[in-house]
Amino acid sequence: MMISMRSKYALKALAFLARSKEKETFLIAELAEAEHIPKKFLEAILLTLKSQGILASRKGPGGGYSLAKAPAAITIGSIIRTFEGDMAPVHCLSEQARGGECPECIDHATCGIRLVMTDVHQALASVLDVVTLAEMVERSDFERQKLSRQLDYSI
Amino acid sequence: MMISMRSKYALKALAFLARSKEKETFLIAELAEAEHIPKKFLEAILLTLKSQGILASRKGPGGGYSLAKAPAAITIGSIIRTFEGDMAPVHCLSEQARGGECPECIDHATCGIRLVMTDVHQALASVLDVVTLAEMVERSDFERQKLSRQLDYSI
DNA sequence: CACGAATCCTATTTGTTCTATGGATTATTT
DNA sequence: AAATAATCCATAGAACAAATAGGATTCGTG
Repeated sequence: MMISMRSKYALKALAFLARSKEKETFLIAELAEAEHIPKKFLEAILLTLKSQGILASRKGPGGGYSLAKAPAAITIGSIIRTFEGDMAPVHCLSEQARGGECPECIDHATCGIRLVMTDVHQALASVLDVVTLAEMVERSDFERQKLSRQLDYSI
Repeated sequence: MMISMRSKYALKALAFLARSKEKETFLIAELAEAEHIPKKFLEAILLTLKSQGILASRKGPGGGYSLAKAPAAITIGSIIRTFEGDMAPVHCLSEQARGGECPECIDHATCGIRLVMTDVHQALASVLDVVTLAEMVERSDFERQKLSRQLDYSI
């Protein structure tokens, strides 16, 4: 149930963009270096995020990538779905299989696995579709502040 | 985030055993045929479940597999963990990495991804560690009854 | 003890996905 | 035109998933 490196790198790059107040637009190379992501790999990831309307880009000198929406309007779920597909634990709950069954399913209507996995799917979505990129960055900042306070006390 | 065929097959076979009142012990071949699972593949799966203390087996004539505990004492989470590992969405939340970091992590303490994924992990566990094999079968039976009632009305 | 029933074990195959890279192309600014 | 930067295309290598093959081991029974 691990998320892929793609998703992680996407989250890192997007968080970096959301955190940056000074500048709006960054080069692939800048993002790659800042977050320690293989540049060529990140390139493909950013392109995918653009195709999903999460990022915007401009070519040529002065170009680069920037967020297409406010961080508060980007859910973590929408980012992860971009790379992991809908997060259905079983095929029959996937949107691609519109109301369809798992290939190996014997009795779709009474399948206990489907019934339980529906709850799992719901639990996942209830976190990922609610938390936004903005909140993720806020929580990170909050931890940072906590740490620096602890450092102050210890001095 | 899909579970593997292994996990699905395991759930199917275990549900079959939990549902069976007449008999306690079944041959691999019986389980394989009943649930449409490749026999050799199922063989390996059942062996793994045995190593986790979920199944018991006896060799030789009259042998076969049976549940090692009551269905109400087997959580769906324990079954899935057998094949998917702990269900940590990121490496740093896995038990193998005891308090460790993701290999690519820059600042573990303030990592926003980790903070959000902790919630995800929690949400997953809150379903899978609570629902048991017995409950899964009950829910399936309940759906079956609903359907047969609908059939009665329509006649 | 010998035989057959059944699980147990090791290895291999096959296909797919994940991670990553290289090289050529297109758009934009100066 | 020249430089800059994203874009597109192709593919290699590793890891993993699903399934299969073949034999080894254990157990009950005649």
